[in-house]
Amino acid sequence: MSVLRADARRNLDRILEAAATAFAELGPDATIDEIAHRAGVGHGTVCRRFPTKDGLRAAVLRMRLEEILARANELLDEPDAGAALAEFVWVAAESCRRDRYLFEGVEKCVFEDVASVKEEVHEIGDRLIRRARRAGAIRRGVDSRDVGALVGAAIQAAQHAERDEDWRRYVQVVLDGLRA
Amino acid sequence: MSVLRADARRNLDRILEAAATAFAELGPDATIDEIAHRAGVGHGTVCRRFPTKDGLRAAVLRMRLEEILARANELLDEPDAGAALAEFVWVAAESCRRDRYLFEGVEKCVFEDVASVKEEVHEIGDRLIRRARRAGAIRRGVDSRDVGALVGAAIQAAQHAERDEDWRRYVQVVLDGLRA
DNA sequence: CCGTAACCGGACCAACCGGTCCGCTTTTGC
DNA sequence: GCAAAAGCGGACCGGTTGGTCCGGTTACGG
Repeated sequence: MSVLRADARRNLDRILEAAATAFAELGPDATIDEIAHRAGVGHGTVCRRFPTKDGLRAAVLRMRLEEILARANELLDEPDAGAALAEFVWVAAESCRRDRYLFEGVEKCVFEDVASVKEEVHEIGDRLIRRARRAGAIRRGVDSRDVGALVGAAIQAAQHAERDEDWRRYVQVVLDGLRA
Repeated sequence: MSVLRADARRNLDRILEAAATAFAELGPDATIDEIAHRAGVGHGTVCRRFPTKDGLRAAVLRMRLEEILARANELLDEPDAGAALAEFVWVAAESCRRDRYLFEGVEKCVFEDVASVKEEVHEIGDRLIRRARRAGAIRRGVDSRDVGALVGAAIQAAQHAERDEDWRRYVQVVLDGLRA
């Protein structure tokens, strides 16, 4: 069990990606059958790999969070601290926008391994914020959680907006509001 | 059918109130059984009064909207136009906060009689806004929909906030932002 | 090339849920 | 009081969905 057979590994990847898009499009109640169909795989294969649906949801959330985390880690090396923070916000916002379920799902997920990755993201986020503050690019008194809430609010507000690209304007407003 | 029998009327009220709290606590997927149980009524009674679950959802939304509408109408007589508008925002925000499902539900509801009440609320809201603007208590270029989106965003942002009263701070920020 | 272990997937199961129906009870008008 | 009309609610139905299982298939080491 330590290493997956080649076909099993391939199917696992396809299931994760299919589940991610299905949850994004249809919400967290997308059926296992739908996910299996999108992955080009049988119902049973999904259920064997993820014994419970909540586990599958958690795995998808974790995957997306880890993508954000990887990008955030890269941004720690960006020389312009203010630009790095802005880019981080854009990356996170874009993820939340793409996967509508992401923001809400991460908040209410009770799985330990998702919560821990969330903490890591907040940690890196805080480091980006402190760096930007030292560079004088951001006001005092805000932490990673405030930024998260604000960005989440902007996305949610844009959810029912007239034009679909409004969310970029809203995020920009938040970013402007963060400046010193 | 013109007038309900006394017990039927009583049960109807209890069903509506039970459905409202159930949807608020458990989301729009609260089961009919749960609602019937809370109302102290049989499964069948709920289904007869509301032949479809969507109809029940719509009835709850309409009820809440009409409460807001009634309060808004009263506020048209409030002498201080600025205070009236602020109070209107607080009432609406408090409703959305109490019934988490309200804001999102009203937006995506397709029932005509819900949409029409929503329009009425927006209409009164716009009148309150115009009155406040004439009194110089609010900036130009915002209408009822903007205010709705902003308040909704504030509520959503506060949904997962640390302290439960954070939403009041957020709404206050929005109100401050609306001033001239 | 072959045997075996891992894997696949569709048939199956059980739980749940929205909606219907009908025998029984309560209200109401007289 | 009484009969009829209105209402009630639990048993039931059909469809959906998450999860299991096992016969057949595929990949991998020797």
